[in-house]
Amino acid sequence: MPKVVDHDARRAEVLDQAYRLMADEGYGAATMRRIARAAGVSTGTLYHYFPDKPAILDGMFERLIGQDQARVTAAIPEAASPAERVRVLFAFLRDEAEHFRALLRLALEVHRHEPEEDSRARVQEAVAGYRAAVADVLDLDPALAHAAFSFIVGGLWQGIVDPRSVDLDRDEGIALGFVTLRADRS
Amino acid sequence: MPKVVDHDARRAEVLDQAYRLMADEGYGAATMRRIARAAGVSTGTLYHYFPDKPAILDGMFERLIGQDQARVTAAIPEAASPAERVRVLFAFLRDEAEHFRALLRLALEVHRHEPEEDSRARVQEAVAGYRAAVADVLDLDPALAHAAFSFIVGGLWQGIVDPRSVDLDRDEGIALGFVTLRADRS
Amino acid sequence: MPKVVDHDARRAEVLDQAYRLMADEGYGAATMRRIARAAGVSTGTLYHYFPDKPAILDGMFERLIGQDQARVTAAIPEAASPAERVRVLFAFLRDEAEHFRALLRLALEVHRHEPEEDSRARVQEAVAGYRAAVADVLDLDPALAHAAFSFIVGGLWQGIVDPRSVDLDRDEGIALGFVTLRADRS
Amino acid sequence: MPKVVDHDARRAEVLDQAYRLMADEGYGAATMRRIARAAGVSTGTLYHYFPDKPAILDGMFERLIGQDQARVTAAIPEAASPAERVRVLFAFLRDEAEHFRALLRLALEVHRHEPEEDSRARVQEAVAGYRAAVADVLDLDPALAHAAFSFIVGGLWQGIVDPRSVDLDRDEGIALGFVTLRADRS
DNA sequence: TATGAATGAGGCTTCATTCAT
DNA sequence: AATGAATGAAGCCTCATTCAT
Repeated sequence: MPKVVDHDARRAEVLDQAYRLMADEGYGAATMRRIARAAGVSTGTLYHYFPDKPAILDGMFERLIGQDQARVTAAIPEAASPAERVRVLFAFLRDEAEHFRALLRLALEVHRHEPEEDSRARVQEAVAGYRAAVADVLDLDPALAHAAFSFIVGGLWQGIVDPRSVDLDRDEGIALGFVTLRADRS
Repeated sequence: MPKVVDHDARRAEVLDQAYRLMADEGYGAATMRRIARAAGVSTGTLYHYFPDKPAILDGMFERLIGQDQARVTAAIPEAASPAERVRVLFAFLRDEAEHFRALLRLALEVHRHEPEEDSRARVQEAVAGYRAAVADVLDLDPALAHAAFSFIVGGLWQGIVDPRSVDLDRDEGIALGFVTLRADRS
Repeated sequence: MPKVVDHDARRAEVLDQAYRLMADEGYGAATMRRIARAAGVSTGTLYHYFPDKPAILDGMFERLIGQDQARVTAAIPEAASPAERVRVLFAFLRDEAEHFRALLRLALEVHRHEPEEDSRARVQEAVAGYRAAVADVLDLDPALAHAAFSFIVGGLWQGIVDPRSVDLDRDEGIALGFVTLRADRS
Repeated sequence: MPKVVDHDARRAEVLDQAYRLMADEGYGAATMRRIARAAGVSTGTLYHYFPDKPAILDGMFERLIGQDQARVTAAIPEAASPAERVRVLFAFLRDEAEHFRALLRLALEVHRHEPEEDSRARVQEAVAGYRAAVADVLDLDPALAHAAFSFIVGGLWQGIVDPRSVDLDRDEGIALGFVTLRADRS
């Protein structure tokens, strides 16, 4: 028997450290050497767990999405008024803003560095998943879900490049206004 | 002073080629050698015009913004109904979608590769400028301008990472709906 | 002692697979991992059988020679006319050309990768053995055996680097001519 | 103007050092770093002169062949008796044995490491060139040239793997015998 | 004995940047 | 001002070998 290690745990540690590096300093800064060092293994060992660097990016995304899906689902209240739903969504955004900003950036990096169609498809699915979660929380049809998701993503983006413009309370108010308007109209 | 003209023309050529490369293939793929070759100068000459690579990114951004501001202003009609204003905005977005997607990505790259506070401030100003233009076109107050700009940016972002989800007609319809609602309400 | 049988069988399997890999793709391409996988053992196990990679090359060569000596001997006819002897030799060369080309190359690899005097001596003995076999088949004295062996080896080498120049029928004719000449002269 | 260097001279120096390393220690030992160090340049500079490692091998071969062709031609006497021609050839072999042994090995390495058809074709041409030179010196028809070349190559090979078997005087005697025989027969 | 995870030096190559001309 | 040769650190990856189990 070889050295006993929890293969999955080590793999996860690598992916987590890769995420930390990429989120903090970008895809370019997350070199194989730095990922290895951060995960406490040698570069050679990295290749024991992943065939190449894209595979790490890929695995990282898969892991992130899986984790988020669980969290998002858990955060959805059983049943609630439209106003409460907006509140829940923004509470979540407030907590996870930095994480989602990192995700937003990383999704773009995948498009730069992942020629594989599979990886891009995974990102598309992930985006669709988050969008569906928003639709679910806010009880929106697909067209409005896309719009609402745009609103959120654009807010996150502005938070990166123009932080002083961010005001989640204001955004929540606007969202509430629209939801209320829709409710009134019907 | 013919030298100065020459100098500026060369500088502009470098920045244009840098934009072309970075927009098409990303900051990382736009190596100094490729930029130099594309601009028809030697690598050494590049360093006469820009102290380092981030400075090119920086200069490029500045140039782009200057050009866009003129174009955006020109595209704004003198006076129009709310519905017409939405139509004008989306016509512009349809024409320039790829350009704005590139800008969206490049703005993030500035944050990665430009440690200088000046450069980040320039991006912030640029974002504020585009936001103001949107506010101007749609006749919105600052809070709603931020929301509308988020909506646009988020749509562009989704266009990069999930192209199949894009539908500008649908988005225009939604925007029109909101504008109309606001008009009705008052 | 079933263990011993097992041990030898595994060892033989490793050497056979090593030969297959090295003959097909060269010493460099035959990595320890590939040899292990081909032989159906783990890399760790490989090191129970051989102290290092050169030792595999060495063992492989020893095994090949043992096998060949038997085959060569078997192929020698009891007694025959000079012309028949040439025919037998070339029939053998035709069948085994690829094998001997591999051997020719591998003998050089031993010189590159085996610092041990023993191994080089083994190659020398092997070469001497093949030369003696040729002498035996053709009934030549040592000096002419060396020449005849050179002729064969050189033909194999040309077959590797300049395949279009190969023509074993032509070579057989030349060999036949020399043998006949010698017979006539005496 | 850039730093003034004799581009061709530097290129030649790199190729010469590459040859020295490969001849002494084999293709595998001739790493880009070692070649660079031996040639007195940095690894980066190596890539200024050659796009990749195969290009060095390729260039090296081209250079070697060119040099040899000149030397071989120069060594051919204007007109001579068959016996004198043999003597000239063996004098040349005696002087250059080590060089030709290295060439013999390197030609095989090219086949291992050069997937490009061009490179293999160059080796074929080189072999054909040396063969033609032998034919020229000894005044042989193509079929016998191939045989004579085999004889020489095989002798060089035996000189590598079984040095104690080498005896150029003996080989010269045999060659002389054959040449004389041919002359007598006609 | 057998396994395969782990190592880390080293392979080829690229790149921003410098500097002699 | 302009050139492009030169640098060397660092990128991704492979490999023979070791070692805990």
